[in-house]
Amino acid sequence: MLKELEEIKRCPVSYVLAINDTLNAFQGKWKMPIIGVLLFGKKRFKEIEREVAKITPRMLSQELKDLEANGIVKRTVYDTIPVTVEYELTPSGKNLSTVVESMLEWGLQHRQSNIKLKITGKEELRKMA
Amino acid sequence: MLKELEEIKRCPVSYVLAINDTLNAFQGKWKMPIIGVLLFGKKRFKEIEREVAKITPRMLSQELKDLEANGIVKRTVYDTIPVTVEYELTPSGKNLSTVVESMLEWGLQHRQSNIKLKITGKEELRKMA
DNA sequence: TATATCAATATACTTTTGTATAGCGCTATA
DNA sequence: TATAGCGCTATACAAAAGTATATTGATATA
Repeated sequence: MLKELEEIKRCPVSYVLAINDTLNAFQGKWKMPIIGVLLFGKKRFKEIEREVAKITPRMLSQELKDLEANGIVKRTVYDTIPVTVEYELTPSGKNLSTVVESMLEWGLQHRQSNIKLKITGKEELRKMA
Repeated sequence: MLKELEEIKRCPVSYVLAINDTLNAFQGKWKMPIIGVLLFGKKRFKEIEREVAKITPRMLSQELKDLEANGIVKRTVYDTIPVTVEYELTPSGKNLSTVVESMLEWGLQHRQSNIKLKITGKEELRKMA
C-alpha cells in the first residue's frame, strides 16, 4: 500500500493516540452535524440548535463543552444584556474539513460500489423525511 | 474554504448519507482497531483476536459481521477440518486507508497545537500500558 | 401582564454499547 | 485420556450515550 501505512506498521503509540483524537472529534451522534454547521462560520447556541435537526439543548450543550475541551470549538461570551454566546471552530477545528472531505469521497465511492447500501440509503431517507 | 465544501453547503442528502456511511465504518470502540490490523493483510479470527488487545470474541464476532454487512470486510470459509475462516478487507475497505491517513495527519497536527492533549495522551499511555 | 427568546441546567428515564464468563463441536497434540 | 486450539454463540450484567420534559433568570415584545 502507501508509504505512510508502512510507518503505521511500526505502530508507534503516538500514531494510535493521534488517530484516536480524530475519532473522538467525531464520536457520537451529534459531533459531526455540529462541526458541519460550524464549518460555515460562527454561530450562536440557538442558531446551531435550529440548524442541527432534532438535537436537544442538553445534547448540544454537552457536545459543545466536549468540543471546546478538545480544542476544536472556541466559545466567546459577549457581555450584552442578556449575554450573547458565539461558537466557532478553532484553526484545528477548521482543519477537520480535510478529514470530512476524505470521508465524503470514501462514502460516495463506497455507495457506488455497493447496491445494498443504496437501498439502505433510501430507507434512511424515508426515516429522515 | 475549499471548493468541495461549497458543494456540501448545498448539502444534498446523498452527501449526508455518504459521510454517515464513513462514520459508521469506524463507529464504536473496536472497528478502527480491527480495520487497522486487516490493512496489513488477511487474518484468521484468532489472529485478529490476538492482535487487537483486550477484545472479547463476542465483540470481534459482532463487529466482523457488521463490517461484512457493510461491504468493508470479506469472510471466506475454507472447508478444511476443522474449518478455517479468513477475513480480509474488500477493495472498498482497503480504500479506508486514505481516510485513516487523513485522520492521522489531523491528529498529529492537532496534538502539536495543543499542549493539554499531549498531557492527556501521557495519561492514556499509562492506562494502555 | 402574558408570552417569547436566549443560553443553558436538572431530573428521570430508555436505549445502545460493551464486558464477563461459560460453553459448543470439532481436531491435533502430550 | 487430558489439554489446547479453532471459530464462534449464549446468558447475564454494567456502563455509556441519548431522550423527554421541565425549569432557570434575564430581557424584549405584544
